[in-house]
Amino acid sequence: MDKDKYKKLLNPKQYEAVTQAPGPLLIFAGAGSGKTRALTYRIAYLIENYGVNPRNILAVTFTNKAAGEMKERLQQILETNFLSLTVSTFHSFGARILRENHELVAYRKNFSIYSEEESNVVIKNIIKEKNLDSGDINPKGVKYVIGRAKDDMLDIQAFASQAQSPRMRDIAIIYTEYQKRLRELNAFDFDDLIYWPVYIFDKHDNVREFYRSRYQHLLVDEFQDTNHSQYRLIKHLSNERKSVTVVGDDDQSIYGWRGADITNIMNFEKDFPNTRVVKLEQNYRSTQTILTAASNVIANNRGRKVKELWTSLGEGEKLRRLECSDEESEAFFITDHVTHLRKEEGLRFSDFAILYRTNAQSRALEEGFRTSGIPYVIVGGTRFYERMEIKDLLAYLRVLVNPDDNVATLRIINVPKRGIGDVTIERIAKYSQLNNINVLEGCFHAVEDKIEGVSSAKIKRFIDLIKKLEGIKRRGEPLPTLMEKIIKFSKYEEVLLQENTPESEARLDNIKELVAGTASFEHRYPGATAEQFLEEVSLLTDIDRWDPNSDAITLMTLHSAKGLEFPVVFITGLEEGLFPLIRSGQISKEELEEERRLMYVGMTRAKRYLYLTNCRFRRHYTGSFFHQQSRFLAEIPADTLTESTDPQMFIKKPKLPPREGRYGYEEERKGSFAIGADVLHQKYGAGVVLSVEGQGENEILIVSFPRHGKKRLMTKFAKLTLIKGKK
DNA sequence: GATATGAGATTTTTT
DNA sequence: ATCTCATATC
Repeated sequence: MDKDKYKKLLNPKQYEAVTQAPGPLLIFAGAGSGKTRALTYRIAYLIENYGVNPRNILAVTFTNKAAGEMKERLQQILETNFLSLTVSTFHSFGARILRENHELVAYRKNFSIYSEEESNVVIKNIIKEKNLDSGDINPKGVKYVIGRAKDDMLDIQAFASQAQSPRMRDIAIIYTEYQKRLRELNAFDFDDLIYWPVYIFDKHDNVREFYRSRYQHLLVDEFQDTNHSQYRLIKHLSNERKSVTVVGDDDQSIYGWRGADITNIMNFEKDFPNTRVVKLEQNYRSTQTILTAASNVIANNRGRKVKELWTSLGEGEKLRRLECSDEESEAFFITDHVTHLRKEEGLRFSDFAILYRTNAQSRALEEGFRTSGIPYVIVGGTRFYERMEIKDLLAYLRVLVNPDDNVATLRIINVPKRGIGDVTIERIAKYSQLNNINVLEGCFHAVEDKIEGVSSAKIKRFIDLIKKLEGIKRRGEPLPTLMEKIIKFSKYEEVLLQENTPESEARLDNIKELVAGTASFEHRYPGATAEQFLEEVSLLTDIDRWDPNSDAITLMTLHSAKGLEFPVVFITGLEEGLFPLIRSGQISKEELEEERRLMYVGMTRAKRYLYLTNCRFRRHYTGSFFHQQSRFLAEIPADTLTESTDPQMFIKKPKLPPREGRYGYEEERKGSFAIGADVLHQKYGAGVVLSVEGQGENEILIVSFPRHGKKRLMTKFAKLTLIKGKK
């Protein structure tokens, strides 16, 4: 492949980025500017023009999907073998370093990787045992603080010494114990997968040098999302040559809450002198109208690197705006437009994405799609590998792989029920802790009648099961076979079959899917072990499980949508308080800017049509029901917007009788009528209050009258009398 | 030891 | 509104 080929395949800026000599390179890649393309061709160029050996290249991404796409593209463009090239996510790369160097942090090779849920179990136990259960200490909050500490590479001493408040001192105690327990359990949490490799590189020059000479050329995707520890990892690996290519977009930094440090991208040039900077500003995705609208929104943020996205794709259609009365009409509006647009434009269901700020919003939308018979898939929410039956069965696998994993052992010791009660389990756990053995060994002791008050018969059944399964694993049976035997011998399937409810049916389906999952894994990696499978599923993201080819509409959070594109995008729930999300009545400038970047990310997912919806009224388990429009809507230039359709026709007819007395309907709105109240008007007669706009003097009621349809009435003039319902 | 019942929290985004 | 967890009861 010669230089001309690159010139033909890339635009001038991309070409400039791709053909830089090895050395620090920072690519500001605006949304849709061909970032993956630039990265993959850069790799190809390093190999073909600088004779770089593929095994000396490491490319890091955040999701398996991104890594997979890069590998696929490389396979297409590279003539040389690329198999020795490493394309990995940060976390799986970290896991690999730890598998290869586990003894340096006093772990064993067969360690488990704990999800948030499992980490929380450990923390919860610590809180209970140490009696730290006060008002401001809860497992999730503690886990969050510890996680951020690990992102910042704070060890337990450093953390404790800077703990000022009583709460932080308590957390320091928990942090210390948590790390100790994780080691006993032979388990890492997600943050450890970066923390410990950096620790190893800090302490062991020889190990660091080994990886440095192995990975002489680094490429990092989504650099704006890296946290401090990830940045340290990159810096550790970069040698004198500093062949580090980072690609990112400060405007798309949306993981600050997870420790992502936007200053990493801002300070890169300082940390790596002589960095070449290239900006990719030509967008190949969206219409000019969409780009103009998005640029105007993001322009409200301060301290960003200025970029000017442009496209040659033409003006396109205006953005379509719709204010809905509530979530139901929002869902209805969307389904209606999907149906219509699909017909008119010959689009597939998979061309549509519905985006929202919080997962909880998917419910109402889902309901709408179900009733209108539109196929849909939800990314995220309750994830497959987090479903109870899947977690149970994976726990069996984990016990077989890592017998020290007490969290897994305790999860399955009585699942399915084999008559081992809480008291017995508690006694075994206590005994094991006192004798410094894992719970599984504790069970062996129980069988030998060594534990007081524990009858051995039922424990023996459990132990026999584990022994049998261990035997199967040791024989080296293929992974799918092992999984099937677990399901069979544990009687997990049998119990569900007996249950025979729609619920159990669904669980059986999931179990089948799990077996199919192991089979496909085995197919991809012949001879795959349970260890490898567990690692893969532990590090899978929501988006990794998403199949973009199935013909269904995709529902997902704005966060999940990053990196994707769709011909038609709906951004829903554009309400002040929900998006931007404001939790405690207050939002800091930094938080608001991150919300705005999220809006920018959402808008720039759209190729041709961008719909923006908000609800005036939204139900929530707490209470704030009436919402103003999101401030982001006001930041979109009026001439890029159009009111798409008369919203009235999408508003559902009110249900009669009004849902009086139902939870949450009686909002304290002084002087007005409750939604659903029956009222009497002098001219129009009896009607139902649909919604309320404005407040006090300017309050307007939307009332539906059987003969006269919907009317907007100012409360202060309308002289309405209450018939039924509440004020 | 298993099940039924009620209190209580929950929902921001995720590797 | 729904799920989880603790306590009461069989």
